[in-house]
Amino acid sequence: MSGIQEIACATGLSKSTVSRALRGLPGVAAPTIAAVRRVAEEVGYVPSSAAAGLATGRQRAIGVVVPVIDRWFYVKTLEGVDAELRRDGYDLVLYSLGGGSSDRERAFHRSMLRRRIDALVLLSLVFDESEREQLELTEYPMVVVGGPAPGVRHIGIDDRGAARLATTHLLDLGHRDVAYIGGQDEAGMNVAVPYLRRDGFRDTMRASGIEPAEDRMLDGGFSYRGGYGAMRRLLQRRPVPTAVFAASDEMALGAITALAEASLRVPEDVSVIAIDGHEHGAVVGLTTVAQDPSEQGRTAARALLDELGGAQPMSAFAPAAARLVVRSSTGPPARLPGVF
Amino acid sequence: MSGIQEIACATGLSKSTVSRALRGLPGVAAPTIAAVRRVAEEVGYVPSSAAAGLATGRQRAIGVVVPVIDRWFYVKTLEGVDAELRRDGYDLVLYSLGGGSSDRERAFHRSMLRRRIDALVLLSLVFDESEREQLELTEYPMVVVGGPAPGVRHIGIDDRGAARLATTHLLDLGHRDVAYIGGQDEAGMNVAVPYLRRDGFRDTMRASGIEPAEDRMLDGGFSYRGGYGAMRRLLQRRPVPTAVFAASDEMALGAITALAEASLRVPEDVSVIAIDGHEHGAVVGLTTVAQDPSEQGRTAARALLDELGGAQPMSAFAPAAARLVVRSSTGPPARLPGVF
DNA sequence: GTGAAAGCGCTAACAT
DNA sequence: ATGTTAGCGCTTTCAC
Repeated sequence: MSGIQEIACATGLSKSTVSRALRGLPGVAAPTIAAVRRVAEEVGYVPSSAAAGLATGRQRAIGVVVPVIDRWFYVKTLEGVDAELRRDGYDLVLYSLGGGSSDRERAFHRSMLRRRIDALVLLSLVFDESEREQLELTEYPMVVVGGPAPGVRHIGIDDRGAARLATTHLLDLGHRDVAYIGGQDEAGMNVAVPYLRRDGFRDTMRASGIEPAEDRMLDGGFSYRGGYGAMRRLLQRRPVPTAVFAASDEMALGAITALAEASLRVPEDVSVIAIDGHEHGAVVGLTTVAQDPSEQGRTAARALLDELGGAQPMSAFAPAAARLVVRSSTGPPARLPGVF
Repeated sequence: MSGIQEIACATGLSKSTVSRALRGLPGVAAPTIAAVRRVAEEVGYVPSSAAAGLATGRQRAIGVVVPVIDRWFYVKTLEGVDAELRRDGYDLVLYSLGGGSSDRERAFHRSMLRRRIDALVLLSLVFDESEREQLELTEYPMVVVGGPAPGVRHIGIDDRGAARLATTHLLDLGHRDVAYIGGQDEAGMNVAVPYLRRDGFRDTMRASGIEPAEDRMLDGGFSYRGGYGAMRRLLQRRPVPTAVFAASDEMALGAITALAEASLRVPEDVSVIAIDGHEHGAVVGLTTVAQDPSEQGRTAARALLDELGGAQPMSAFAPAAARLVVRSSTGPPARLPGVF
């Protein structure tokens, strides 16, 4: 004998009363509640989420699907989701697709989630038609954070607008020769995001009458290493641009490292700007268009929690804020274009 | 009607046979299995982990407790745990203590885990007596990854030995004036780790007849920002040491940034070495004593999984490998001590 | 304010 | 090879 029954016996009450007392439901005498609590503590009672889940159909857990764990954006968003869930006593089940597309199919199969959760947060994922179908079949309330996904509500910044903000800042400072470091994240990140940021850059440049040259658009793979490599390639060609816009802070950090190694000063020789708001950026004074993935995670979790609580589902798109944070990595071009 | 029963009706079989067929148990005719599978697919059957869990007492999930998510070591370890769990079809429930000590107590209360999991991985945590007690009461098989914890088995590198390795490398190169950047992680990291690394450094120096001065031991808070700040403080005093040993790669990366900003060359002016094996370190050529937290995570998960499968519990301590990776951030002191 | 009883969807003996 | 039965620990009517 264990569980709620044990307390029932010990107190001489019935299972129902114990259950009610434990959950703080109305209609239980105060002294009864106290007695139940005391005994529960005494016998070391631990509720069974499985039993409760079976009985109610609610698991009090929500799932988070990530392409890989190992990225600033995912980690931060996860943190936000977690914080919000904790407030409501929900658990967080983490489903990582682990990069490779091999495991991926399995993860998306509807039966993989096994009704262990009540709702789903999808982080910056892009899925194909069959994956979407599987997801629909699960019938979980869900929301994606990070990039637009066809047919699913999402939360995220205006990526194109963020890129415009960054580019305009550079243009306003007087830069004309600016390179763009973008590319695709190799690990399942939403493909739309890189494109939107790139287009934001290109369109803004064009609107100023500047057509970005092919060799000013580099692939930095959305990683520190990629940004470093892209900058080194940039440094091998003359002229070196007076400014660099990296589509993510991590790439910008890599670029700054390459710049420092080449003894070029930021921003005197080359200005650097990016998008994200990575903590490391603040340390080196990186100017950036900062977003708050943690808050996006909280928003997503809150929306789902509210919906589970019976509230109206949120609308198809919840914009997240992104704002220009000017620090010391950007300044007016201090040298004539083409000095080196 | 739903679940297994629905398939039973549709096929004219009994629940047990369906259950057996679905789980691939022996003693079911091949055509029966096929029929069950087909119908299951047809009706979009999704197993209920709650029901299975209730019936078997196994949740097929394991919990991972982290102080905060937001750290290289935790993320990497989490990745390893996840990879191993996925192989066995186990789910991963993430419990983050969220830094602050306010929420912390709740997370550690035994009832917080609600029998949702079968075992527990504790990441680099240090807990007080009452927390340990709560954990013991849960009776979950558990293992900690990252630092020694009194009374709980653990997996981790020999921190003192790793520090010795790093220090010896510097000494062998001819360095005599070396600074140490360590400190405590503010967010619940195992306190023993910083101490062990520091002691490893100090003891190795002493063994070479060098007593590290008080002002050569800095606090870098185990963060990028902290390492950056510590290096800047170091640069304000003369002489600047010929080498710096940071207790973590993240701090070393911060230090290197500060060095680059001050136009000092690595390793010509100052050598830098650290411990961890962070990917960013490889990009800038950071010499380090690399560990593999992802593998530690896999090892932990495997041990738990095996134990759940009936195998003998692993021993009290499973050492993890750490090896010196010499890259370009260390070299012989190229200037006389005290030039600046 | 409290109790009795039915069931949530599955598994695991124990039959047949 | 398949069916029957009895729970797993909780919640939830419905009675009292």
